[in-house]
Amino acid sequence: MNAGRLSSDERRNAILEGVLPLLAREGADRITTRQLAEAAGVSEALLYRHFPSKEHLIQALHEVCLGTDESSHALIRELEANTVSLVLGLHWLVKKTMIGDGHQGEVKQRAIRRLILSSCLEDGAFAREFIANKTAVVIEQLTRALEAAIESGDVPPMDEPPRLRLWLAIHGAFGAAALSSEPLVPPIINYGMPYQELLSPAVRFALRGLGMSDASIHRYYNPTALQMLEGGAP
Amino acid sequence: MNAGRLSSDERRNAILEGVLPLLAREGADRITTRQLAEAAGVSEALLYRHFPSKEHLIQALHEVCLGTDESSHALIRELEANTVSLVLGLHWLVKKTMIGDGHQGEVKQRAIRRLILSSCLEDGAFAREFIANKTAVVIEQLTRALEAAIESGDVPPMDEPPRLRLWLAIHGAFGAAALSSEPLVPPIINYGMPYQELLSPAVRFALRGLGMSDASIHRYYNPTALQMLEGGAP
DNA sequence: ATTATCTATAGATCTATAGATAATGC
DNA sequence: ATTATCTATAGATCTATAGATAATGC
Repeated sequence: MNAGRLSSDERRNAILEGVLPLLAREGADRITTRQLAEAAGVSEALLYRHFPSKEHLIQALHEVCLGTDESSHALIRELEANTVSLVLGLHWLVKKTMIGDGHQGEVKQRAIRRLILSSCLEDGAFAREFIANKTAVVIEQLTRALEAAIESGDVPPMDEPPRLRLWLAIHGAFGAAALSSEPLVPPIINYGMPYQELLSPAVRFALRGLGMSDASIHRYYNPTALQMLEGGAP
Repeated sequence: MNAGRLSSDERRNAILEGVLPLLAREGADRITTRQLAEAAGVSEALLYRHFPSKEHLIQALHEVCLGTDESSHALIRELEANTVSLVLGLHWLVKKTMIGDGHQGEVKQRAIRRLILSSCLEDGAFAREFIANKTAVVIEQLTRALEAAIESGDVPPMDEPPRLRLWLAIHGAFGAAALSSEPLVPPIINYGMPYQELLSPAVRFALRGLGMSDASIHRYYNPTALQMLEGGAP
């Protein structure tokens, strides 16, 4: 277990990167400093040169997971307030919540999903911060779009305010992710189809929940086209 | 720390009962045998007389949480297959998922929610069993009711099969519970209203997601009446 | 006599640090 | 000379057990 010699900064980053996969598949509590050291390919002592305590190291990982991700968010922030944007943005957010968006590392996204869930079982700090910094921004954007859709007549007005409807929409995606995004065998719920294929039914369900008619959904929502737009040629 | 003397069976049950609140607010991993003993009001050694290991004790708690709850389930099982039952049953299931049904102890229900969530982060065993034994049974019943509602014209047919629509409906409730059923301060998401008041908007959202028109929802879904039916006079 | 319970402690493991060693850059 | 890294280990804590003590029921 000799790791070669790196500069302080390089090593710090190498540790965080090397350790992230561990966090993606194990709760912070279960992880031992021994495992962390092994995953990072260094001695336990060296971890403590770079982080004052295990807790600080985990906190640094949290910050990695809260860190930038602007590329895809930027796209969303530029959406105009209309029905097309609503559908596009909701698809994007549901996909990101259920599966991930493919723009950042797979490992990082799995770590994020774990952290949000386990945070909900503890003090909620990570979930609160992630949702405030990332999700809520998109929800605001989509609220604008939903309001426009209501104005234009594509979605009827209702008792529930638009913002609340959007939170409810995203709860579905979050619930699906909590129950099934970890690759458990056998899966917790048998949907009669692979988890990935749940995406477009889930989006349609959410659009109906928002109040959109089936006819409008049919007109505005084309998952296949969206997938191609994202560059995912099959 | 002297607990008086009970028969073996009584003590075993007393331990399980005394320890449940701990499980309801702390993950099994974080709980130590010392804490378990303290919560049960006995010595650590005595725990090991009744359970071969900490893991066995936790497993016994799981079984307590998976245990009977027939009173309210029986009600659901007798529902006929029609639109009224669909609405009633969905309200019941969403409420039970988001808040609990008040028929079993508050503590037990909080423990169950925790166990399902943390199970999703581990091997999924508890979640799988709970959902198979409890939730899936109700989903089947509701699937029958949704099929009838489609037949009767209250809900249009769609690409998504009825059973899948119902799973998607329940995901929303589960996501809400995961994010907000623990009384975290400040809450993870600010809905602009207390969590409890989310119930009827969430049910209406789910009904729309199933495909029910707003007019039908207005006709069939009356949360206030349901609340009174459940005996919850304010 | 049997069974419930406790005190005390062994043994394992986990976090964290002290002190030695090796590589780098001036 | 400074900085990165390791080995070895202290100290705390956690699970589990051995052995002693006290209450119960025949």
